[in-house]
Amino acid sequence: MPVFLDAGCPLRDYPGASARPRRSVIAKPKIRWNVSPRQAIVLQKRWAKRVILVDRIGRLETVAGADIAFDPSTHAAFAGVVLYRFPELFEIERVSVQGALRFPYIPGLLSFRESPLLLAAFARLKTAPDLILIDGHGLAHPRRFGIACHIGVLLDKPVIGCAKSLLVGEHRALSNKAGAAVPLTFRGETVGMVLRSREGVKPIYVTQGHRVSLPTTLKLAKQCLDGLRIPKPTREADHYVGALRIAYQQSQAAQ
DNA sequence: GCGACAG
DNA sequence: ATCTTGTCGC
Repeated sequence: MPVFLDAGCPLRDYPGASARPRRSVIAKPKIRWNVSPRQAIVLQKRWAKRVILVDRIGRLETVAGADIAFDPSTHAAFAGVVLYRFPELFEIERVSVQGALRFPYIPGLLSFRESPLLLAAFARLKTAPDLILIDGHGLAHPRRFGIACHIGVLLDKPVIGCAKSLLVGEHRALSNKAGAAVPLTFRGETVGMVLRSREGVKPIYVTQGHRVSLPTTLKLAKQCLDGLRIPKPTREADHYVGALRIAYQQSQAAQ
């Protein structure tokens, strides 16, 4: 019978993981995701200690953006990953997977809803990303373990969270000029940066996920911008899964 | 108890 | 996340 570890357990800790043949570059962690919200909170507190907040990046030649689209009418969800050459941001490949979201959306527990499908998509990549951008928060989280931290710990990869709105924390006003940034603080600690990614737009929130320092988080997030509000990797991943959702919707309506 | 609350 | 058109501005 299969052996499951707690959600949040890194693949390398799975019994026999090293002896197991790896089918993909980014093997999908064997995780039991069907936990209760209360259990999920306990797991977040436990696994938050695994997060590495200093730069452990190594070679940085590829960056991936990941996102999910959900269709309320059909229950279908699509996870997509778009991989780019870094820093040129030329696309290398894109992969996706369709599936169901089996955990409700609860602020603070987003990763328990979206991670399973996201990891399934990552497992389809032919080339391993050196850096990952996730649509959501990392350290700027009630228990300092947002989805960017969770994905980072599970895949043991450098991850940055790029969120479009605030979950926790406060910050000073920031200039309307592109590139302006101020610290995001929560309970007296800096948990990210608020970045005006483009002049005059709502800022985005860039936070440490895993194996990246705060200064590097800001620097790399900026390097993934190409003139629009949302960094190219996550923006394209969002468009990608959005198009898949529409196509699926139409294929269903035709039957 | 009240309000806040990623996607 | 998704529901939704036009419209103001660079």
